[in-house]
Amino acid sequence: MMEEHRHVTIYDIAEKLNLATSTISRALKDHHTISDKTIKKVKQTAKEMGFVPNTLAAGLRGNTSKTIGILIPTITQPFLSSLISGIEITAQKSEYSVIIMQSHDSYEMEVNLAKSLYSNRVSGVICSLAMETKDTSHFKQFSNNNIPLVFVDRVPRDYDTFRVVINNYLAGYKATKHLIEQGCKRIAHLTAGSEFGTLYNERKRGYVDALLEHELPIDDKLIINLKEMTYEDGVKACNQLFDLKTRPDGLFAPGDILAVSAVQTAKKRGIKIPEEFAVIGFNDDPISKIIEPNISTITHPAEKMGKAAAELIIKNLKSVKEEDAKEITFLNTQVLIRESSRRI
Amino acid sequence: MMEEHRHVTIYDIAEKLNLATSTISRALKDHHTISDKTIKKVKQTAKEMGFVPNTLAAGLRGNTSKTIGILIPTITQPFLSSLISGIEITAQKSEYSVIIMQSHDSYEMEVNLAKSLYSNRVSGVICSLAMETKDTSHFKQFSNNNIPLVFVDRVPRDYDTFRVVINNYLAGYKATKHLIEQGCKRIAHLTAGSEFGTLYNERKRGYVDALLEHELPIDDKLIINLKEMTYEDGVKACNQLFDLKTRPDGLFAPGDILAVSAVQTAKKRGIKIPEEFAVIGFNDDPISKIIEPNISTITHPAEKMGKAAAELIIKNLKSVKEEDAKEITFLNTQVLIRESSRRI
DNA sequence: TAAAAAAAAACAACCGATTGTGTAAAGAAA
DNA sequence: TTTCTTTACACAATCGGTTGTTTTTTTTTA
Repeated sequence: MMEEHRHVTIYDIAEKLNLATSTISRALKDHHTISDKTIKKVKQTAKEMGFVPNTLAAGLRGNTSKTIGILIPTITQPFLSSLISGIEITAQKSEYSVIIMQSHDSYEMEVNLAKSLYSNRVSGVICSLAMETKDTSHFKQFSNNNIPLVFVDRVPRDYDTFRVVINNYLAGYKATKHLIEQGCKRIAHLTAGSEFGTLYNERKRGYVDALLEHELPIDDKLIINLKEMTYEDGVKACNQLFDLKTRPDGLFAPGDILAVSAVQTAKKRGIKIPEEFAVIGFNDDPISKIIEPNISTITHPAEKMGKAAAELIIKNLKSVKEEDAKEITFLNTQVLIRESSRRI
Repeated sequence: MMEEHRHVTIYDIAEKLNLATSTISRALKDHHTISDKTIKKVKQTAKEMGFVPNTLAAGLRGNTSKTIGILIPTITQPFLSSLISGIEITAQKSEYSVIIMQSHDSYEMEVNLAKSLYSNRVSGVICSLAMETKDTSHFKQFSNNNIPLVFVDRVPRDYDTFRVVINNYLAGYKATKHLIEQGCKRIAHLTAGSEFGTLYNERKRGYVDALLEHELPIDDKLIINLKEMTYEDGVKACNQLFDLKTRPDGLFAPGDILAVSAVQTAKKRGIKIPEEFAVIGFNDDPISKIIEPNISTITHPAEKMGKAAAELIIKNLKSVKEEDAKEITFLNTQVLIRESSRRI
């Protein structure tokens, strides 16, 4: 019955117009060796026949696919979905496609998915590392083959390639300093992991240095290491803090979800925010400005970071061979002061 | 200096082992005409040489790319990012990749991106329509070429293809009925658009029918048509509702963001929830269980829908030619009763 | 031992666009 | 008019797997 439609190719156009496929190919991209008359004719016919170029063929021939691979822990976190959005919007403008893969914070998956991206011959990779990942040798296949690689946010500290990050140390410092300025004396902090150079560790360093600079003591009981950055773990940690003999009067939470859990736990216990307990979060997730009280936070420019990362890839493709350009892009963060920490 | 690495191909393996490329190709996929000894040898060598198959080449030859194209308004909405997540997880299990494109609710972009997906020779497309889209002829290129097409959530009402949806009518009915059971007599509703068959219209139909069934009057002043489903528009609409001579005592909001705006607007005016004003939302967004009071809502099984859609594509590829199977998959929704509507 | 059957691997075309090189036709210069 | 340039297009190889067909090798059977 219904015939199998075959895709229209440049061969079909060539046959119809009695031209060579090379001419068709060149005409479609306004090559200067093709006359205007022919170009017009070819484009017209291509449209009529419903020709759509086969990206795979072009990619195979040119050994690149105008595709950016994204490898991230998960896409459902607001920060990461905004990051993707920024990448996708930027890519779209330059006619790049975007392939997404979730590692779910598993090292093993990350290794497999990296191979899969390579298999797809993506023209660049943007990655935010899985929590589990210590060793990054599975990314060598990209560097070795001149495929630009950009790490974003959760970046390796020993890998010499493009990185797009915020200054987590400075952000932690600014957040803590803000609380100090609001009169807090015993500021708690939630963190995760302990290796030097990681994102949470940097924020913690900023926190510590802000305290030191203002001659406030560093109290280990006020620094809690979380297994996971979840609402539930946040509640647990906050209860632990509130059970202390001398309660903290402030908290720098390195994520808005944690800040929310702190605010709600405090409210449940009748602890007044911000008078008795000032809170500042991180990321400026949508929820932070909806919850009551609104939560002060540090902006985390997700879309901008995505845009920057995508631009690095697109630019880097045009000027290959610049071995020098393995730079780090730092984007700015801001302290957003809202109700949860405004005391003065 | 540093040599250009060339990708390792089956030709390289063939040369090294003195075998034909066809043998390599078959050995790598355990073809029965290749001896176990050879298979073992080939796989071993492939691994040693760091061979990674070129998906583009295979895709070009086989005219398919083991890739699922996703075309949605935006990825930053919780519902949609969960949907993508569901698709990606399912795709990954069958070794499919996922290409994502955002239409930003623009018809024009949707048309272009559809062409781009076709150009990538995706093996299937999952789409949630742009708000603006009325005409869906730009999807014919997929149907015409036997590329499975699945619409999710925001589906066209006149297009004969796979659809994965919830029963919006029933969900609207259940939500409204719940409010009625809690003793509400004047239930307001926010909606959008007006064409028959759309998602919001179906929910409204359910709302209306629930009222009718319980012999409550339909009051046009309690039904507000929004331009956009945003927090700001929600606040505006709620203020309008609260300014009425006789205030509504309940609200069915077809989205949690709107429900949040209602709850907060009511609180600001000193209207007690749920005693004076009961609210039920839609989607079970993360925020609905964090805000105070918690918001009752209708579950919207995003991940499951993604999984179902992806499975339709993967299955359909295996059994092509089943022209009959243009079915609609309905997933269940549940009423989650929380503080914002629990009166009894 | 020769012929038949089965197993294993080689051959070669193919997917569709791209691009370096070659060649005819048209126009310019001699 | 002849030769030299341009201009416009054709030819053909190429990217890297895949697969139908054929050939060679091995094993089985008569």
